[in-house]
Amino acid sequence: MATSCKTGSRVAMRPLSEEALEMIARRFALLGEPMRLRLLHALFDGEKSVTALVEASGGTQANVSRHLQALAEAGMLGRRKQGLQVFYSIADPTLFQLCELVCGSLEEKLARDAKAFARAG
Amino acid sequence: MATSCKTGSRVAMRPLSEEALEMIARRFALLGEPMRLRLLHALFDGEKSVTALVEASGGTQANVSRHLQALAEAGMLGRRKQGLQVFYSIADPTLFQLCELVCGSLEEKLARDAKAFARAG
DNA sequence: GCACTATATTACTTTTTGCTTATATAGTTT
DNA sequence: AAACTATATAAGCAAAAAGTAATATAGTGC
Repeated sequence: MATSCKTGSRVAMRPLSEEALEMIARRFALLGEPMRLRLLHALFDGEKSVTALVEASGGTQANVSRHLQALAEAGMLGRRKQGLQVFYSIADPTLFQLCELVCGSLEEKLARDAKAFARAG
Repeated sequence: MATSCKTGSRVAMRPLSEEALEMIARRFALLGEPMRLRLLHALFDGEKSVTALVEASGGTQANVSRHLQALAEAGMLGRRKQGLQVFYSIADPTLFQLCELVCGSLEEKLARDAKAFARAG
């Protein structure tokens, strides 16, 4: 486990090359689409076949397949072929932490907004 | 601090409404653009005026302003107006952790890829 | 080899989104 | 109030990305 949870930021200081920046952005962008997030969420409780993911997400086969491919290419998902079926699974454990983090900060923001609304109204 | 770094996922289990999903996606999407990431990175060492950020990022004034607004609206940045100038600053401390996480897992992936390349070559 | 199933790929359309140019607002100074 | 500065906003264009429909590939069983 190389990635720590400490806030002592290496990233904050580093000058970050343009290339690095684009790679990081690409990673975040992959998580920035509801459909892909839905697929990841469906995979959070274990590996699933494409068909299963199509059902779980409500998307079309072609679309789901493409999204899965993108996520796998980025190293976020693992791919296991068994007979006719292909099973995808979470390959990057930091995905859990990432989702936790944004969910947490989102909830905080919503709570703040609600409080502000109460004060204002 | 409500957000923990533990992997014991609340998110993984939760059924996540469509609304929640879109909010989370929006959050990730905001981080998924090189320019916005550049702005955030420039803010990692403290608050800066719009003009300073324009210089630091190399973008146009209008564009930078719009991005800053988007980030502030999402609660990621704080806004302080002082005379003619407006100072933006990181308002959401989880941003540091988020960047650490993706940088870390990105580095790991790159290392893996490099190793695989070495084996293959 | 043929029919069948699961997944991938291609070509195309539609939406989004980022960027630019020009203009507006707000605050300062004289 | 007029001139000036810093930031915000608006309109339009261009590029990227998501979705769809149709087709291709690959593995299975007869």
